[in-house]
Amino acid sequence: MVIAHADVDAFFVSVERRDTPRYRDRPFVVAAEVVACASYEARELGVHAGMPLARVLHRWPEVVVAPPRDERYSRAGEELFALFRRYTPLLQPGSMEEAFLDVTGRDGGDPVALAAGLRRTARRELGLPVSVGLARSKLWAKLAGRRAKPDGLVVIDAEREAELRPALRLEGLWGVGPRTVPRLHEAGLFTVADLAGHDETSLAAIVPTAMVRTLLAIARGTDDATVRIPGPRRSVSAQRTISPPTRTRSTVLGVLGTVVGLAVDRLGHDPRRPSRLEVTVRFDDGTIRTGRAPLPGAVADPAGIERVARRLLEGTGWEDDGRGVTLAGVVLFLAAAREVPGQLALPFAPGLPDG
DNA sequence: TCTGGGGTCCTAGGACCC
DNA sequence: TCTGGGGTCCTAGGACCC
Repeated sequence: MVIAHADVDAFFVSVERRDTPRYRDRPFVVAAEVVACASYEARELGVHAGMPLARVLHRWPEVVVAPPRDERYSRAGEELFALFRRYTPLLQPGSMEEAFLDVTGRDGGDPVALAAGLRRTARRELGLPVSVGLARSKLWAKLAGRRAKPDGLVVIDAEREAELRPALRLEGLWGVGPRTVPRLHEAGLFTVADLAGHDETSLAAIVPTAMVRTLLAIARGTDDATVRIPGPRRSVSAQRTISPPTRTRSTVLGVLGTVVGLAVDRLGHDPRRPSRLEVTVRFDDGTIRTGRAPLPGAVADPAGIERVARRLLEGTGWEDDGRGVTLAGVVLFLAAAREVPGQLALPFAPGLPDG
């Protein structure tokens, strides 16, 4: 099994620099009010994504700024994936600008040459720097890719993987997140080697069962090497934070209406009807409550969806105590592809639910 | 390190059916 | 009538990723 992780370095920055030479070779960020993407030169200064632009310019006036151009990035992403598909159809997107590629058997016995060719082609045809990590599994390809940045290629073969594995820090693992890391640390576990004395039972006392499996697989070297080709999207969503926290009914209902509208807009020209609705509220103590319900076949318009959303909102009991509301959001779940209207065998058969 | 927004997947528990 | 087991579906919540 040979997995490649391919990823454009500083994606937004690289697209802007391709189009505009004066953005090159200097600290540069793509930012609206906060930094969306910082060049490696800017990162050296201490700039990072999420930083308010005003603070950046106050401290480092030499930083050059360009506003984000989302359509440009989407198109660059599409071109990138078209390029990936020339190497293998077995690819699992991680985001607009990165993917895992299963290149097993497609590398002519030389995955390094394949990866180098991919990088060269991306540079020549798209003008973008793509870093590639090559390894046995997705985790290790991702780790190799991290080491490859910027603009490099790193291979971690089985031998090297076995050397590196014990010292791997748990907080650096792909798939081990911010909820799990503190629990592991509290239990005295910091590296993969620390997992050696543990099994399903002992780890289950520390983290949830799915995470137990993830951790043991990493420790045993049987972690996931399956590249999953995504089907059609399963959901669209929208959420908005509310600041300051509110207990005003009209405010909460107003935000709910807004996010329903945004989510419906996101459906775009998708021919599928949303089959379920989820409503989420977050309180000022960080607690989240959700409600979910089917959307009857008759409900397809924003007003109808909003009625169901209001009912689910009431069901969260948000008015029952003194807490303020800090976020409202909705998710529209889409029917599986086989339920797309027009693909039903008997669309007008009597007695069938109309959904 | 944090915030914010858009996604995916998994699990526990209960209901229901056979 | 009672018991048990298995499968499936639904809901609420949790965790992760970029």
